[in-house]
Amino acid sequence: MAKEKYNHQEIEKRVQAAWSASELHTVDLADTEKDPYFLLFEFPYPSGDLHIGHWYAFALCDVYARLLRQQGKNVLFPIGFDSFGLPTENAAIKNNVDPREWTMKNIERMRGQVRSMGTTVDWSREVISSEPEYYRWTQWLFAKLFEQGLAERRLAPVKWCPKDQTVLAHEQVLDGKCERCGTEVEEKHLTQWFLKITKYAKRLLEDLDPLPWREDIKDAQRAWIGESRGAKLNFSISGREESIEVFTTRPDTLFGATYVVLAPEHPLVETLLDSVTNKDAVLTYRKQTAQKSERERSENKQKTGVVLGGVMAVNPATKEEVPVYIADYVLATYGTGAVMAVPAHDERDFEFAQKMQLPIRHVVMPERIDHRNPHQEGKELTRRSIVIAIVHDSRTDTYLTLNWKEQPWITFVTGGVEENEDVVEAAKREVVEETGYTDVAFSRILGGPTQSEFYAAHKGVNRYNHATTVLFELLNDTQEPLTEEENALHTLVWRTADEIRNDGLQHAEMDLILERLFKGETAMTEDGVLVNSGEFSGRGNREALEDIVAFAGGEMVTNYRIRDWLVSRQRYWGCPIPIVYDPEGVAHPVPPEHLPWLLPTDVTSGTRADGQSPLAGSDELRDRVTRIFGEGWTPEYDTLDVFVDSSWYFTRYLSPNSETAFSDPALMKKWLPVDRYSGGAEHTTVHLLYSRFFYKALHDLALVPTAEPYVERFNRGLILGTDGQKMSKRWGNVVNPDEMVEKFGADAVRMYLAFIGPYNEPGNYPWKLDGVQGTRKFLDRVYQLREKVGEAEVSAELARALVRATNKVTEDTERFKMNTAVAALMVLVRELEGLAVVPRTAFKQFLVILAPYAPHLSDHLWQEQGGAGSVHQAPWPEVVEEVVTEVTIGVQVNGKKRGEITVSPEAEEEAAVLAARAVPAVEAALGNQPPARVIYVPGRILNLVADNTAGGV
RNA sequence: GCCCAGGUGGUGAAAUUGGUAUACACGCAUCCUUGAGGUGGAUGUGGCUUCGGCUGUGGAGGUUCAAGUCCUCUCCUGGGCACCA
Repeated sequence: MAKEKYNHQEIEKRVQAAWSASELHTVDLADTEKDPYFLLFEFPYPSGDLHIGHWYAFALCDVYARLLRQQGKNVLFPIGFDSFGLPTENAAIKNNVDPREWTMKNIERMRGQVRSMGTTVDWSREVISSEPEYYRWTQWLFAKLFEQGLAERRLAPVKWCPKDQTVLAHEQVLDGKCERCGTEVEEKHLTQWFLKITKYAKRLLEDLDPLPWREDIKDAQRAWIGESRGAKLNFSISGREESIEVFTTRPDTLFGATYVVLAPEHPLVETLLDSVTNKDAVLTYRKQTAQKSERERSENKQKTGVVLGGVMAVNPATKEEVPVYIADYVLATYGTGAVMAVPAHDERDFEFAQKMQLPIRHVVMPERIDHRNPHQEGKELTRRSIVIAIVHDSRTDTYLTLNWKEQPWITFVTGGVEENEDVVEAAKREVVEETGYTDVAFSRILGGPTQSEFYAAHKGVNRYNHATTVLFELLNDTQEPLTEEENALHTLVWRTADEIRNDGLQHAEMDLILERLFKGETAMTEDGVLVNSGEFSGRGNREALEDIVAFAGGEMVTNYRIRDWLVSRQRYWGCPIPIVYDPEGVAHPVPPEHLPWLLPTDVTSGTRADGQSPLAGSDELRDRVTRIFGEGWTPEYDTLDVFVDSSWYFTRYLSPNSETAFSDPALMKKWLPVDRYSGGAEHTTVHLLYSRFFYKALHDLALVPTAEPYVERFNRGLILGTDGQKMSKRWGNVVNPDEMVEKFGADAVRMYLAFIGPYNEPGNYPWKLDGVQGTRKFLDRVYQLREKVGEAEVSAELARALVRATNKVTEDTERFKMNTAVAALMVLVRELEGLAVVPRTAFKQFLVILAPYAPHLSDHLWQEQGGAGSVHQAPWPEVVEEVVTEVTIGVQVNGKKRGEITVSPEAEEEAAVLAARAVPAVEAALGNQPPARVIYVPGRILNLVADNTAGGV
């Protein structure tokens, strides 16, 4: 027989009406009795439709807000709309309506949807960023930053989206394409407004450390800011006044710098042109790079470049003259726009050097320790330059190796390098001496020298070998007879590549040899011991780094990857930049008495052929400027990036209607920083970083009380379509929350979202219709319980179950692990269902902890059970320790579970063992012998260790 | 390439932080209920099994009385950054 289901539509509508009539969720910010708690979610963009992601964010925050209120906190839980922006403008053009009308219509619709969720946001504090009473303060704050020198207008290379007809911030370009529309961006030189976030790079980085955020979120910001410690070094230019300043993180490799590269846009290129001998080639290359888009430049990672003929720079360490190149792999916007190139120890320089056939000088030796023959205490320490000679026979594709007779070794041909002897000569001499093969041809040197550390048993000394590996090709089998001594030492074995890899050759640096032999040459970026580095040779490269900088007359500096924030946009639907220009073209902020600096209404959305903002066509704006400031004054036509609007919105929630301040200082002092900020992962490096910067800048102006805006940050996971794909109209897998609410009720939908998985984890959760049905089924069971409710005593067991559930729900909700909180509620319901009569007090206690999750149904049932007021005003029960009288623990024998016993948590070991041995399976596993050892953790585990010698296995 | 996060049943996921692996739910199977369904309920549900057990948290080692959890190596997936010197 079908059980009775509750009528969610009727109940939810009625309960919601009661909530809004009683203004249950309007917060009194001035209250002094309760603890304030500021719970924030990212204010939505008024696209016109609330999607399931909004539901996920709003509903779960609402669960927490309700819990906090029941716990007696004064909770600020506001909502607003991030309503400027391009999609609205485009939609307005498409539908031929005013963007403001479009926006307000969408907001109205979304308000209704948010209400249908039963969300307890405080509507009296709603902010709309496109309304003049809001953007007036965006402008006021911008002017403040301008006065501080933090907003600056300058000519700069910028990213331009030809489709959206506007410039983009660095952050809005992904893979060379416009983040919004996917069009390939162009590069333009334009005079634009920037906010100087780079000034705050260090603080944005340092202040991240103590924040209790997830490490991956912090890491993403750290990577975005991109700090790197290095040095500025000066390379003077032979015969000229100027010098080239380079930035490098590897000044330790300075002695290996064999050329210098400037970015093609580097201003010095212009200056040097008069002494350049290949002017045409240089100019052509510069032109080519200028035409290439950023994308083309980064897509084609083949190195290109041109030498500045006749220009030589001087390596400050070696005093050697080195050539100077321009190449587009060096970025004008990072560091000094110039690098010293060390092909031996930098991959990009290596590639370029290969292409240009430039010399490679190795200055750092990687170190390897032979652990089979470690240095021995008290033995003499010797250093030796050696060669490792590898002879390859192409006819059989084998390599010549030596099997040692007196030692269990296999090696290549090796030997010392004599005074004044070339390594190749030395290697060839050793091949003849040790193997007799005379006709070998030099093939190549395998990378730079390596240092190996081992005990040379045959000589009785500790060794550091500085080895250079030389590869030869065997020409023919001509072989001289070997001396007696040589014959006594080893036998010759030709080994295949696989054998070389697997036979355990003795060389400590074997990994490097194999890599260089079979995979080819690469730059050696490991740390190690300096060579060819003058007085620094022999020291560790890291340890000597700062000394080398001092020696070369450079200085240590820190560089950041982050760029200044470009905030100018050439579109209509944004906050007008509150700047006017005097007849000389000097920028002035619009004085506060003229704010809001209204968006003109005589022009509308759209683009202009000249790429200027639509505002450039406004007579009203021009007349306004003339009227207020005088003849010859002109307006700024650009509008602000919407991320400026959203950088401070949360402060406005405190005094959304204030006409005297962007936010009330006393209230800010009380309510900021935000206690918990929930949002999407996509905002980690953009909105979150921008708003931290903005807030810090305001803090420096003493406009906000703290240095950081958000105490906690929670990034929610993503809700996928039923097919496991990202929800998108393209896949036709978009879940319409309104339909779900109509069919299953708001309580079932929010409960399902809570149950789907942990909220603050980077997970993706497919939306399952069956899952919503599951939570609905649970709520129907809750509803059916009312038939069993009666007057009865609460048993000790039931009391314990209530405590257990309460503790779990409390703790897990606080941590946003709503999935396990819901599971605890389900377990409790199962226990209640098992009772013949559900005591009314127990049922009401259950409703109190169910309330945040199923606010409508629980409130309905609460009132039905004669509860006072709303269940959402019922105090949340304290977390108390559960009284446990007996506990079932596992019994292991030798670590394997063999049974379980139920004992008091304080049971003595003796009693526990006695109980355990009464279990047949346990006693059998023990072989009827008393355990040799007992590990007993009361209330947790009993592990009996059988005597292996007696028990026998 | 570098930096994170994560691999547990058919699925979403739990696991008191070293102590009974798979809570809770979905799905599935069998049975009951209803005239039938996208109804309601009961039971079962990691794998293998000679029904005694054995085995099992991506893989291989290790530490420990005891490992999903700690250590070493390795494979795979997702995310971020990427010619940043």
